[in-house]
Amino acid sequence: MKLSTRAIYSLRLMIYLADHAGRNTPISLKEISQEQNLPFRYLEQLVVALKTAGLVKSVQGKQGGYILGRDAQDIKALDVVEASMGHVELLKCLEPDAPCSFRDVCTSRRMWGMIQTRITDILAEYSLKDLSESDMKARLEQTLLGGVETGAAMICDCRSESS
Amino acid sequence: MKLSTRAIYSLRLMIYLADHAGRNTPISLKEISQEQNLPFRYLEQLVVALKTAGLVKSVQGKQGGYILGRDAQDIKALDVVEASMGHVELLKCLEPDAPCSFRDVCTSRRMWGMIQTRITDILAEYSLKDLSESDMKARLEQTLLGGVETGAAMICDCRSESS
DNA sequence: AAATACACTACTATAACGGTAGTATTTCTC
DNA sequence: GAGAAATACTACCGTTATAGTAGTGTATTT
Repeated sequence: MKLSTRAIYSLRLMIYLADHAGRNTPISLKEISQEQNLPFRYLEQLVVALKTAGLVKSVQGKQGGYILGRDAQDIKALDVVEASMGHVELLKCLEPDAPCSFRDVCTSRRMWGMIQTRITDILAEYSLKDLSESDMKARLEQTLLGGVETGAAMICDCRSESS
Repeated sequence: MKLSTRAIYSLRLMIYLADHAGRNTPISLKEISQEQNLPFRYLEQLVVALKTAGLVKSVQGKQGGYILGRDAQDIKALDVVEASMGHVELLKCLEPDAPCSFRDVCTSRRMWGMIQTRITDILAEYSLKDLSESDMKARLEQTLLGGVETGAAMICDCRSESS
């Protein structure tokens, strides 16, 4: 049970945008792919879904790039995950209008429903602002302690598979 | 983000065994596949993992079949899911010895960690006994209300994909 | 005009999913 | 001992998703 890189990369892309929103200038995928060490050509595809969902706006041409579609605090991790992966729906019968006649009595279904609810709840708790700002703070602390060089990407480099 | 049928079917298989453990006789896959409307040849494969994990014991030959490896209350949904799908590990860097240098500061990682923990927590809360007994009770009530015919499978027939 | 960046479409290799199928072996029953 | 019924083991297979790569076109700035 692994998460797809689509969701991970998309989230990293969005957090990067949030992190550098202060520049008030479009940020190119080239920059993101270099700084975050992600495949440029792949990001190009992933960002389409984010744009469709209104999570980013694009600026074409030279000096173009992407900016957040709305304030970082108004974009939740859940928005990004759902835009990139589709709705979090573990089972068919967890959909609102599932035709199963045991919907309301099936204990397994209730169990999976609880799990699904918890997943979406937590994802909805974290905004891009939370994710970028608290990383920012942690980075500062760790820098003061001499742990990690400043400016390094604070998002995990870990993929979902190849270490 | 859909769950695999492996996990769903395996859980239904195990709940069926728990449900009929009172018979004190091995239960064949043929019976389970018929009663639960699951592909026999597929169950044959799934049960291998369950047996390897010690969740079921097999009895060969005529009148053979499978029985629970231990008491229903001592087998958690988590056991079944992990036996059939492997460990619930959303990200590489959530593994205990991940080499990521940002392990402890990465907020995304903490967020996914919380989600993963909640998943395993809930799965660990439910034993086969819980899953089968409460369904039993619900079935009884619904039968009294004239809702569903007795003896019908109480586990959702819903697959993870084709409705 | 050139450079830069998004936009769109197509292609591809690999793996996982969700099975089906054949055959061998064990064991019970008659 | 001959079936019948069951697990055991192995191989195969079509479809889909994943994780990209690649080519080309278009908009915009300098």
